[in-house]
Amino acid sequence: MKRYNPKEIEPRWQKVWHESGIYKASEHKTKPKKYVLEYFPYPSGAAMHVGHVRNYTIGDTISRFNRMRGFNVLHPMGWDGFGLPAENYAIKTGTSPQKALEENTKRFKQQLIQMGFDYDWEREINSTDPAYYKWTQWFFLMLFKRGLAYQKESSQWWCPVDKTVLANEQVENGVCWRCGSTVEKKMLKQWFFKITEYADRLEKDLDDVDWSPSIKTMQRNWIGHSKGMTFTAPVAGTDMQIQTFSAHFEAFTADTFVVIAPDHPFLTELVRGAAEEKKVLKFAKEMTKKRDLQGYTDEEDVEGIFTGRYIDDPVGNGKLPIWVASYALSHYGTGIVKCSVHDERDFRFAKKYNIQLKPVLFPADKEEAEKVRNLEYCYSDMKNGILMEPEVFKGQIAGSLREEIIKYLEDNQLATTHVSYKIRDWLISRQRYWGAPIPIIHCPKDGAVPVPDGQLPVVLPEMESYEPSGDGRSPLARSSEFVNTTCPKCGGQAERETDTMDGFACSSWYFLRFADPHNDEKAFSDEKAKFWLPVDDYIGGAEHAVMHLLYARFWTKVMHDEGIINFHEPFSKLRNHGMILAPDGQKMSKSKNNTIEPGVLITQGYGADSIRLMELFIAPWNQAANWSVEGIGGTHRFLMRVWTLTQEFLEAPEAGSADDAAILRSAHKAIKKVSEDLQNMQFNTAIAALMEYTNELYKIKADQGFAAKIDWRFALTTLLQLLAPFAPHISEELWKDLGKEGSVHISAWPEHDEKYLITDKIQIVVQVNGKLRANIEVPANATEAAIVDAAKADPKVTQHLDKNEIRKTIYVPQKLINFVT
RNA sequence: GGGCGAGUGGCGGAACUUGGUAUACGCGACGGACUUAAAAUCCGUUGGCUGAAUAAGCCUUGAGGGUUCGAGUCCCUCCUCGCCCACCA
Repeated sequence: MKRYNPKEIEPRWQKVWHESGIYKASEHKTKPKKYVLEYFPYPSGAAMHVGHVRNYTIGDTISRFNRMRGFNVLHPMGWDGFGLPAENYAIKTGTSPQKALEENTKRFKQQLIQMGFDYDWEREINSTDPAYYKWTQWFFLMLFKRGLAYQKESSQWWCPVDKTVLANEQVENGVCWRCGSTVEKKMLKQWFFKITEYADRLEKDLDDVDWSPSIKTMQRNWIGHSKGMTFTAPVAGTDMQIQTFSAHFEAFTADTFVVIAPDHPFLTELVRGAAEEKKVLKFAKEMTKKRDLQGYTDEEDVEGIFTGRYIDDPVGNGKLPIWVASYALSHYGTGIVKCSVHDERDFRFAKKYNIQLKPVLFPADKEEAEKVRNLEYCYSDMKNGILMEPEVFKGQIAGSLREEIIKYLEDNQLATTHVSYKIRDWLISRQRYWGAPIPIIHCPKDGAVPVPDGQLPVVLPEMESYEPSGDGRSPLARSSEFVNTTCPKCGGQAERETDTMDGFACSSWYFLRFADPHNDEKAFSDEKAKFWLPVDDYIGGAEHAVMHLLYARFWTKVMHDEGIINFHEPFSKLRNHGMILAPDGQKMSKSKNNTIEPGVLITQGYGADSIRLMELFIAPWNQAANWSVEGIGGTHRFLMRVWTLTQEFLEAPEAGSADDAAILRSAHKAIKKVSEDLQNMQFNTAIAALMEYTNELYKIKADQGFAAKIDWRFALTTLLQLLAPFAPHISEELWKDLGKEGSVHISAWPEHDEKYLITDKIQIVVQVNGKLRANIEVPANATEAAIVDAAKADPKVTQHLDKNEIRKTIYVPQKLINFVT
């Protein structure tokens, strides 16, 4: 008998698939399209481990299932090659990032092929290829021309080790996300994308996409919509005005002081000429620095200083002192807040500096209200608290008045509504070599001038050393050949921008390039983008829940506004997979030396098919799981059973072709269950159903051998088709052994027929008082009365009914009887 | 502090959409066949307690209560764990 040898069959079929091109996607319109995508990986120096592989296995299974179901599937793969690790490696070893990446990419690709994934490799892209980043640069200029890319001098996170600026999001608890060193602040001129202009749409359009709730929540939190009121007030004794913002404004007459953030740009002007000017500015500067370095950790330690200025309260509380406070945030709202006793932090601050307070909001309980009146604690319940001021709302519950209070404030011209977002503009400048150069020329006369389309791409020059200059500019600044150029506008001497773009810029449109990867006239043709996009199934890790997904959505909306695409959300359906952890429950990493590589398992003889099954069978795919070293033996054993059964069938003598109800029933049951589970992405139970089906076939074989040859042939080809999306190699090999023409992967997905599932006898569960007492078998067409009689006659039931009278009989058709005594 | 999610055998998990046989499927363990032996493979058994029993009974889905003929599933209270966001007024 032919033996199951994955080492031999898997590479053989991979070659056949590649040569026959069965996974090639084309724009033919005879079938509905389906675009399945996993995030394109960064080809790191370390090998891919089983944790990475899970994501691709999920995408591949979805892709294959849809192809067999009659969809025209696009399932592409590419490389997100820009980024710090390649550059750091280049600095360390002196090899160019281009070269290191080329090797890594080759290895990654080989690993993916080895797993039997059905990528259309003719669409392979690489974000570091000038033919690709030419269009990343083109999009930068599109944003620039639309006023969405701008330069600003600003205080930015600076990593002293990587010698580069970091985005807000790349600072985690005060340390660099890559190297873990403590970050500092540094003033630099930077390029930004104005994502804040799209904040409302980025939030609202989340309603239109089918994403997991947790990711939507994360995006909403990041965007941070809050509706509040802006009060405008004159600064007493000056001709200045300030605007304060508050999202909890219900008790607006309680405000007795104002706080401004220490790093607020208006502060210098505010205190100019005031007696406290020098002292205040010194304090603010120190506080800003301290806050930058420490982060907002110490809740108890609020600090502040009086600015010497007052506002005339627009709601009539007289002169309110303005304080600089350590807890005030310059980027939220207007950066200035009117404060009252009804906020925890304001309360603590006022207590510390003996600022006057005035409660207007009280709990219903009289005793508690008295405590609030005596400033014994901070009462901040804007929902249930009872307002005592102003007169119109006296005695009413604050939470129910929100809309009325807004109307009141607006009608009396005391304040205007204002929506504030937490999200800040996207800093895309990188003072790094290994990124797409920002296509701008700085001219002493004309300022920042876009590189003309005809001169794109601005190609990264080969360099001898990749060390950052350390002065805030990228290594590109050292290449005079690169820097010195002429102004496209006036033709005079000019210098190129030396910053490169954040890698997230490259990944903000790659899913569009897959629709038309070799176009050198355009980023993509309108028709092809229209044909394939948006992505129907996007599978990714939670690590992309905020940054990548938000940026890609932003670019998509800009392109939509520019009129080059006809949709405004890039990913219709998005699900995030759970992580595979090492058997010890820790994250797999090279440094912990606990990674498990598929290549090693393949060498051990398991085969890609067993690994793929294990990736999905181990747990629901969107749930984290520890890799099980023994577990893979189970999926391997299952495949062996499929193999052996098929080979035994082939060796069995040709015999009669009796119609076998048991075989057909098992087969159609399996078709139904596996199809449903695949549509619901319940891979683990789909695999369980395949195992169950195989076990049933083994039992039938033990009972009667392969007598019903025609039905057996149907049962086995069905099994292989159902198995094909999960274990593509073995199913293809056995498909051929069974004499089928063509590839199992482009065969039509089987459909079940209910008529084979109907049996002439059914099982009825009999309960007495809700407890299971018997299991009876009755003809499928038995009447309720007959079933009740049969149930009553069962000795186990009689025993429990005892002499008690049956008060009630509950009958669930075809299923259950419950006697209540 | 805010948000999201989860607690089921020795372990990963199933049943949750629609309240109706809890523990599918796999791992591990135990017993057997094959073998000089081991591995591999095949066949059994495997939630707990009482019991000689593959007789019978009782108990069991984090804890407690409720609704119901019937609750892992619905409702309330509480406990534990995980993830994300957090001086965002």
